Amino acid sequence: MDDTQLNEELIDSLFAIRTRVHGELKELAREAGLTDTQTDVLWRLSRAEEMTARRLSDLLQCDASTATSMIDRLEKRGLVRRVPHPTDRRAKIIQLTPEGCALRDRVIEHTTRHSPFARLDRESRLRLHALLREVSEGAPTPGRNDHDKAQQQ
Amino acid sequence: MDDTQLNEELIDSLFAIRTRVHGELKELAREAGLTDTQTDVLWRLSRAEEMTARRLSDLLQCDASTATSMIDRLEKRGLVRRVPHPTDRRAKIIQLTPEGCALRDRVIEHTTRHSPFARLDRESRLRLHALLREVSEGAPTPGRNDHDKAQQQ
DNA sequence: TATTGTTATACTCTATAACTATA
DNA sequence: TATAGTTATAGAGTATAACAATA
Repeated sequence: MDDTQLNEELIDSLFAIRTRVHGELKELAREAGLTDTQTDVLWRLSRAEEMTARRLSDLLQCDASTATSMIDRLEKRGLVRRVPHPTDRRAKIIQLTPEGCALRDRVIEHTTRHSPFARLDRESRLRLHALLREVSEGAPTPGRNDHDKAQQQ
Repeated sequence: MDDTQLNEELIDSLFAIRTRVHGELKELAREAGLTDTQTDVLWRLSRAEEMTARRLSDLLQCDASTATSMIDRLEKRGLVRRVPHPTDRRAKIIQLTPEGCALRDRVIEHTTRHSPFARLDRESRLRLHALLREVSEGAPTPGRNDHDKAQQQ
């Protein structure tokens, strides 16, 4: 197999995994009456102590205004609230409400029971995750730096 | 590590992979002035002889009306055209125009040159390829069944 | 009756540009 | 000056429901 052919197959694979993960998350979210993006937000809020809108848009790799829109919609549904940042008066902490927490728990519960990915062995998942990270960060060696930290959570 | 923790890691991985793959494809598409979804459509059109709207929505796991919208936009930009199906007068074949083909070629060319794939050695690329295939096909173990088939293309 | 595709509608996701308030 | 966040706007992606034409 030559290089061009290999690159074409990798594009194929990327689109395939895109569809697959999208479908997986869509189904995960549907059970909770959310979109996959909203579930993503909920999830990240539940994994961080102090999540600002800025940090959220960094994690989601989207524009700040997009984060505002998403938070607006979730707030309108009573799943999150904005509270003032203790030291920086420009910033706001985005918090899950009790309803938001309940929905987050439901997502976990549903995943535990029904996700086809849950049947994948742990080694494969972690290996894939690591490889994708390696590829998108362009650093196959394990040297950690500030940029890496920013890219992670 | 207990079960709940393992499933939470699964969700983490899913969202992380989603973000990475989305980012990769967005960048891939940007160079051609397209969205990642449009690039996906272009790509699949170039890989199939007879692509109907129905088949496209199956591959992309979206509603038929969504496929219509996407085809509309691409047609408006002169990248695809609708031609009548030779035997089924309900169906339409979606074809790449010469401009569409040119853009498709540009995506390949750009990927070959600038994609993070290029920074990986051949061994890593093959490993990534295999893993993506494995995951996108949904089962690390060789047991194939109807549900697996339905989940694929 | 079932399937292919479209239209109308409504919502979510998304970025750009211009803006306010604060650091 | 730089950063956190919002608003206005516009376009893309998405599904649902109702529909026409054809199988």
